[in-house]
Amino acid sequence: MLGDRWSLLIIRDMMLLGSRTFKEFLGSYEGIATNILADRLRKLEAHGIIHTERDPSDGRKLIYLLTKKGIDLAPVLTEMVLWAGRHEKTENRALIRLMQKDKGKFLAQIRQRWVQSKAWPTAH
Amino acid sequence: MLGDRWSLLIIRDMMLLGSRTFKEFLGSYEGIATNILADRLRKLEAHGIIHTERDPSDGRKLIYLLTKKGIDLAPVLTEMVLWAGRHEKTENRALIRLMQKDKGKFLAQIRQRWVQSKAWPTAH
DNA sequence: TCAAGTCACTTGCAAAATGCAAGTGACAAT
DNA sequence: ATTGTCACTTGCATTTTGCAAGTGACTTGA
Repeated sequence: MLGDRWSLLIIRDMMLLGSRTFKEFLGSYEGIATNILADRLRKLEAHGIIHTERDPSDGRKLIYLLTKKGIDLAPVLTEMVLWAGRHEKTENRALIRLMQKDKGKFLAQIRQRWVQSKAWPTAH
Repeated sequence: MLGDRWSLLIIRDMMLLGSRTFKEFLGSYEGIATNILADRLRKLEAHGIIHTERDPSDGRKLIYLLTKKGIDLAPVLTEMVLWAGRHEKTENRALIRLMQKDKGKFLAQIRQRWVQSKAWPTAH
């Protein structure tokens, strides 16, 4: 299931960047085509990794959220980011330092954000 | 790089099953085509994740080994196996219990096997 | 020593997945 | 009422994959 170019990136963006809408996914990494994104979201939902809700304040928007199964991918994603930080060119040095400093605390924070009534702290 | 169907499976088989030759990779999971396997091995080597040596005792064989960078994927693979064990149908319950019991020890054992002059304990 | 494997591939071609541009339909904002 | 936004779908070209059938270097057994 996760063995394709985009699925793990989508989950990473939900988990680490807080992306929740179709448009946000399109923006966060250039390059994914809309049909492929739609297909991957459909498949992730079919596998119970994400689920979908309509935005109550804007009927056009759908909000994609991680399920328990999806949140449980946090350790996988974390180890991947750490590995890439060690062996590949990468931005996000700050995030990596945070992960290295206290992995357990970092994971707890991620889980916490989803427990708190699906709210994600946004800047704007 | 790892965002395709086969690359992580190849690394998993090297790490967890001790697969080292082309033929072993073909056998360990049915389904990968020889041209795709050759291509993935080439790319993994180009990315410094594996390296290749000729078998001194049999000139036909090539032996594929993990580099440091490749071994460092052990935590990623471990978390993936644990996740799959929790959320997907899976065999290998024994391995998963071993990982759960002491993750640190398990990872240390994997690293140890590669430090010891590339030898892998085989049954036959 | 030589025919018959074995091993790690390559090649050619069909089928499937992907990428791109241009829609579409429901809803929102002005 | 018109224009814009959002989450898609559709059609088609390109790329990647899968399958079957080689190939060449090397080994094995008679």
